[in-house]
Amino acid sequence: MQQPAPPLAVIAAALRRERERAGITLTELARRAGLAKSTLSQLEAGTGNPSIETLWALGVALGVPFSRLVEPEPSPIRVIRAGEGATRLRADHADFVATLLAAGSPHVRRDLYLMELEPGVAREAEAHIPGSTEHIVVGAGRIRIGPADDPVEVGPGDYVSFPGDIPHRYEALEPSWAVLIMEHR
Amino acid sequence: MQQPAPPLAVIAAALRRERERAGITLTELARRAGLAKSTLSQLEAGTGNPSIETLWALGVALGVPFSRLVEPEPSPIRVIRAGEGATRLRADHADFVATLLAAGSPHVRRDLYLMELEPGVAREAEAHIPGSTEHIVVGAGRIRIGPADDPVEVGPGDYVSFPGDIPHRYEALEPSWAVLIMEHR
DNA sequence: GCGAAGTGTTCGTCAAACCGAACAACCCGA
DNA sequence: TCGGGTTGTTCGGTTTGACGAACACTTCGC
Repeated sequence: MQQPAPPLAVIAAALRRERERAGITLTELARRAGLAKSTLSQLEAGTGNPSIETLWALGVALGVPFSRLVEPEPSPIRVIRAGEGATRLRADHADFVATLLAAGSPHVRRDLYLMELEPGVAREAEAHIPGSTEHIVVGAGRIRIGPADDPVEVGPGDYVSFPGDIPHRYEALEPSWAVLIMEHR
Repeated sequence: MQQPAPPLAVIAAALRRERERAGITLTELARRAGLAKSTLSQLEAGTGNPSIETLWALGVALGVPFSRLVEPEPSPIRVIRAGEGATRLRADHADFVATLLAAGSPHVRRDLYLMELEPGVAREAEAHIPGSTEHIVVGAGRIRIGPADDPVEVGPGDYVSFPGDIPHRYEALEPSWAVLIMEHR
């Protein structure tokens, strides 16, 4: 459930897509990347299973980050009005609502939440996914936030980030909302 | 200047790191991924140049997104008070200030800005890096925003996202601020 | 109309990634 | 102490990805 798409087809598509975006020919790209054009031809055809070095060379030659070549297509445009939002997380033991604004696509490990908190009991978050990072920008209110043993107090416009893989807490001191960027890795 | 690190060493490190994080043995990982443990051993040793399918299988077996295996390490904790912030972008032709909160590391293509706008002339942004996406959550005020030919008007708590590689504009209708997530690819 | 220069494709050959088994090093229980 | 069961390593053999040349095919220019 992590990487749904068969890689070969995706790479083939990405490769052709990027090359055409760059506006260069298969022959030229092969030359720049130091590959045989036959190799490249087969890759774009979906035949063949490139080595890392090969794909890397193509990424460099195309001037795009590597990951770009192993991921699907981008997205359109979207508006979510305050209070709308489909996916909502509600923590049972705290006055806490989080609205998912933009989920990370398969390999874009960055989820965007709108988080609303009411003063009351603090939200205790045990350490979750190792290596994740939380970014928070406060929209309104005041929130005491951060690692469980050493929280900071922030207000509108303030920004905090901290590792998500250690125990931490949110505690609203007054009705508040914030933007939460959950960055997995 | 796109992918600075030699891939083989990075992959070797990432592989071992992820495996240890998962708390499984080399043998077990090889079994789950359907690979020979000799192969895996060589990969973790930095010897050898895995094929995409091989690396993919490892990503699946480890339960981590593919990109995770071709990228370096993460980060610590940080607080930026409203008004602070080192790197500031000022657009000459608009009342517009953007503060960089969190820059994307080499392969984390996602920059986090705090954007402050004063009503006045609109900020016209020509299409920039192809494939980039902009996410905006309004903190306060009202902003007319989006593709140049079809903008939307948003207020506190509202979320908008749109492709950054088409011409677009920001226009504050009153003093406003917003969180801007610039997502390159 | 015909050669020249470009496109991307399909062939044999070779190097190398992958495999399976045999290997040394370690831990733990009898 | 001596096994059996781990760990991860190193060794030949086979599969296969990458190469380079020859291949059709289109688009020029003389």
